[in-house]
Amino acid sequence: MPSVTRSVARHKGRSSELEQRVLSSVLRLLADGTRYTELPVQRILEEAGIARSTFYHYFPDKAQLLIKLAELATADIWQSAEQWWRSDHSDGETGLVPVLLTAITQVRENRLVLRAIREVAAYDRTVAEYWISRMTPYLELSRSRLEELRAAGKIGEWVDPARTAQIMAWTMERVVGLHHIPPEDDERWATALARSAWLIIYGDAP
Amino acid sequence: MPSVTRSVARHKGRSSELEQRVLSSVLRLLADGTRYTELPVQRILEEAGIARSTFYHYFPDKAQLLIKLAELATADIWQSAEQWWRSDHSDGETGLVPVLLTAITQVRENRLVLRAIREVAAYDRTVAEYWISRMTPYLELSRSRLEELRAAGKIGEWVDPARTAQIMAWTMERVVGLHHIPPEDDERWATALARSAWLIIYGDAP
DNA sequence: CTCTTGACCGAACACAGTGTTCGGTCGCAT
DNA sequence: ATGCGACCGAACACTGTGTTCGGTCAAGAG
Repeated sequence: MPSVTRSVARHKGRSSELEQRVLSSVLRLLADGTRYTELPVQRILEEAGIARSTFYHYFPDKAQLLIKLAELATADIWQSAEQWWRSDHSDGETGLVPVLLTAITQVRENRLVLRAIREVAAYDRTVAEYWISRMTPYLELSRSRLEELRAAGKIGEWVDPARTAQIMAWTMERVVGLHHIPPEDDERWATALARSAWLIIYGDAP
Repeated sequence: MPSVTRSVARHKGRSSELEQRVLSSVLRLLADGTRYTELPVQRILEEAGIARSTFYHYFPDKAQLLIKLAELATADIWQSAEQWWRSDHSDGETGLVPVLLTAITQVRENRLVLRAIREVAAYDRTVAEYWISRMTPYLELSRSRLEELRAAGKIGEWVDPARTAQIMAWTMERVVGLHHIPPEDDERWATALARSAWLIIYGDAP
């Protein structure tokens, strides 16, 4: 007997049906290129068919709604890059191309939310802080790997691990997030980015 | 008789003294890390010591004020960046590195405005359009120089001029736009950026 | 069947920010 | 002395955010 126990979902299950409705409404509204900033709460309410007070019962404010959205969209976005950092890089620059290709594809899949989070992070301190904290584990990983590589003499001593890790990460964030990279150019971009990343790390290796 | 003809500057000279006062007031207000978005016109008025109506007489809106600011800041940047791209890349690293460092210094000196323009361009279509149009000629210059260098065999044949130009430009834009870079680390950042830029161009030169 | 509870509604409100309007002041040139 | 243009300053319209609070409705408990 499938004990579905339907009505138990009354605001208990970690994410009520109504909350879900709001999230997908926002996605729908962002789809036509509307900026998150220029999207009034009122529009979201209409689209989701809920009352203002209900909205603010579920989300403390508009920013938190966006963060919730980002949390879901970026769950495994760094995975393939992290894996590369942990590897021994024996396949050289070539090994980086598929990593970048994956990143480009994944960013495209979540482009609406990523665009919005980057947009709001640019001026809202709360969202900015969230976004950086989301980025930090990745930054930490690449920094520590650069330090190891440097200690092992595998890369040039002029590499500044902390700064270099950030330059690389934010470059990818910026460039991969460029609006309107036509899919047919993915390969070229992945190659160009892989080359840049590789040279920033190994370009002046002994 | 020194015919100073003072009052001729009465709103005729391309940039009245008062307009200048507004511009520098904004810079002063941005200096402590305040986002342009969270800077009320009221604060600008107080800082510049002018009336609201006067402000709107000089600037159609807050966005145009920012654009004006960016116009001036980027003029300096483009100049030193162009100097970098046009300088003779044949006599090796010694003559070139100082020029690169100068260009990066120029970018960093204008970081307040760059941050602001980047911030607002993220959500305001007018500013976004301006920013892209401002960036395009520069991207074009970089691209064509990379092409020449490649044709002349001075840089690696794996360089993709169009994409590499963009990667370099957006990297600078992104990294300079980061908030919370402790001032005491400035030097390290400049060095790390210069190294990255250099390697992206010359890292795999023949 | 009545009573309670909690999810949701909806209208009003306080507040902050942008850009407009318009009458008024002041200095300067004719 | 008069007119003009730069500037002031207060009021206003408008848009958007987040809060408040009384009210509806359905479901479950006694």
